[in-house]
Amino acid sequence: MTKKPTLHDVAKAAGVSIATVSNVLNKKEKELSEQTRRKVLEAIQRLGYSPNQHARGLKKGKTNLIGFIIPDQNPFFMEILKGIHETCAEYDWQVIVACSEENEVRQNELVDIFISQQVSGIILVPVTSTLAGKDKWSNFPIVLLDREIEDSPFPSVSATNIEGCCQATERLAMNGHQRIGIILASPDISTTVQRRKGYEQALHAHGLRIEPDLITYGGEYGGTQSQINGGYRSTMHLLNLPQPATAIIAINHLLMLGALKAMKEMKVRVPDDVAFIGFDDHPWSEINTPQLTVVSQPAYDMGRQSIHILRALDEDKTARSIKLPMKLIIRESCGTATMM
Amino acid sequence: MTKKPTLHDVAKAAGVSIATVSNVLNKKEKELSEQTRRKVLEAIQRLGYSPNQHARGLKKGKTNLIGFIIPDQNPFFMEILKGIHETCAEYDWQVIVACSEENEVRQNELVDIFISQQVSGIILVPVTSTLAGKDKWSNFPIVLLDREIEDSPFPSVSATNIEGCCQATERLAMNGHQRIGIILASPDISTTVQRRKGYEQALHAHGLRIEPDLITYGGEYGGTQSQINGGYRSTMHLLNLPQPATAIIAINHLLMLGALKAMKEMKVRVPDDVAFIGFDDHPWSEINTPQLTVVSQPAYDMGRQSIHILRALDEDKTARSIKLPMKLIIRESCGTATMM
DNA sequence: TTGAAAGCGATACCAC
DNA sequence: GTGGTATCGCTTTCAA
Repeated sequence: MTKKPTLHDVAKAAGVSIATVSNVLNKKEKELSEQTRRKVLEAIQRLGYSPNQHARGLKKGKTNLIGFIIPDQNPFFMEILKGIHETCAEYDWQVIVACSEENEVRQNELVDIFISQQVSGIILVPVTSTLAGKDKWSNFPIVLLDREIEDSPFPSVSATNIEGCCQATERLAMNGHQRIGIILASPDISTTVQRRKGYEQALHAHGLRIEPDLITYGGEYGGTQSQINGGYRSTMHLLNLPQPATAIIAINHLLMLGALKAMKEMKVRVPDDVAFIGFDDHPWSEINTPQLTVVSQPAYDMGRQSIHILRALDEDKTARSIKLPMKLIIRESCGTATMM
Repeated sequence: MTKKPTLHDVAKAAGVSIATVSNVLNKKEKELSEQTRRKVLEAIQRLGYSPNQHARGLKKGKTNLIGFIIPDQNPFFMEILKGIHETCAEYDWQVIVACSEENEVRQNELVDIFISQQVSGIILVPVTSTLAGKDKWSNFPIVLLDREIEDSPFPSVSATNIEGCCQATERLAMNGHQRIGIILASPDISTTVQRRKGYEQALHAHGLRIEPDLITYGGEYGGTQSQINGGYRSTMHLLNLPQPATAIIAINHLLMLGALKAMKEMKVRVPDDVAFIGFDDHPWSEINTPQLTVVSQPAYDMGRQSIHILRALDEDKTARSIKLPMKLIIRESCGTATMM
């Protein structure tokens, strides 16, 4: 591998100046003669030239890189990543992925690192409901994904959490359950707060009391494994109550994993002994026995939309937050409506 | 957000030259007086300075970025990504992830893009057994992950595919099965070839004939969804044979998903009607009924090792390929050994 | 030990 | 239309 050709090499090969080559590369169509254009393009082709992104980045203060900060290895985020990837491919953008493991300090570090690398934008799934650096970063193109923060200067892409969780809870209530337990994630993130709200709304609508014992937190700011464990422990708690829960909702995929593990170990039959609704659809949902009723999030679209917002921000347009609909996918695990 | 401080600003603030600041930033400890060092560090702190990676990259022809090219959204690769991330964090490297969706043209494009972005190295899961660009790229730090290629100038990190699959097949044979079907991925990748070899070795060792009908290919170069579908179709084929398979091995996680779906639809009982062994362990393996026997790959370690190799390459050391052990995790789905 | 100055490769302004 | 050229922020000899 000899040295990579530069603008100079191309210019020499084509018998023009570097400025002209640069123009061919960047200018919109009609500003140069078809002849030089062709000459330059041919030279580029022949030398196998491709622009040095660092030089370009240095000059323009921007790159074709965007940063994506996820809190854990939840497949939900992987699905989002897919949407991000495919949308970026349309614009020749690349994605740097980093994982905060639900650690706020690490998260803030990552944002700083990304900014110092001059990525053109950041997609952030914040680990708390506040963002210490929000003022420092407020002029940088950041879009919040999945979770929102207080007094945010940043647009967000999220799902209809309240409605989604409300629907799930109602379904269980309609099936005759009076003791519906819920396994929430970290108390301090917006999705937890909103899903809890949906849950309480539904209970209220069905004349059921809100029992603190039935509301558990399985997310403990600890990342992937800790959430699975949290889902497990919460389920154990709910099933060992003096009056155990007869239905359980786990509000994310990782918590659901832990919950299913616990129920399996306890040998409770789903939905006969305990009805269950999870979150985030996945091929496993249909394979599992019983098939899992889940609240499905529009992950792929959330990924796409965040890139669109980033592009708008990039072009100095203002961008508004958007909320995408969740969908309750009814399968076997929630049981069937009892006739009353 | 006012303009980011530069070396100049720091130098002025500390009352030294920019070269000195640069030295503080890069030189190993003892080459400058403790006093200037402290002064400079203090100024950096105070201004919140962080170096511009583009300028640095332009100058050094290198970055703290590495590229990771995966073929699909198999959770196996996500686990590897985790190993990569955590190892990179130790060296302040960042990871650009891209997905080829098993498309060779796209893959080669991605390598070129990464090289033109001057990443310091690439971790590639190749989609075929050859690499068209291997000569063009041979001086670039590339490590092949999971899959190997022919006449490779690149070191690789892979698993003991032959042994792993052989063990799985033997287990099934020991359990009395004579018609063991296998669902392979793309015929053209090394893991498929090697796992098939392990399968045939085991059959041979147990005096069983190799039946073309029982050897199916569920991977069709089509990416994530197409592999799930492939696993499904292959299973349908194996179960609808005049003499159906009594045991099935699916050699990756996605194929396994499809296989389980098919078996569920066909209402075959596992392991009573059909014994089953999958690949790549995952929390779901234990949750599933029956619990899944799988060949588990050292994904996390594979991720770590590939970074170590990249670092060795980066320092011009030569690096050797390594092979990490697979492990058969026996659970319920393969049935128990029959006493004969 | 510290500093001046020469680029790294591309962009964009401004002459021609 | 095309071509000089200053410039982006940093690293790295080489002198002082």
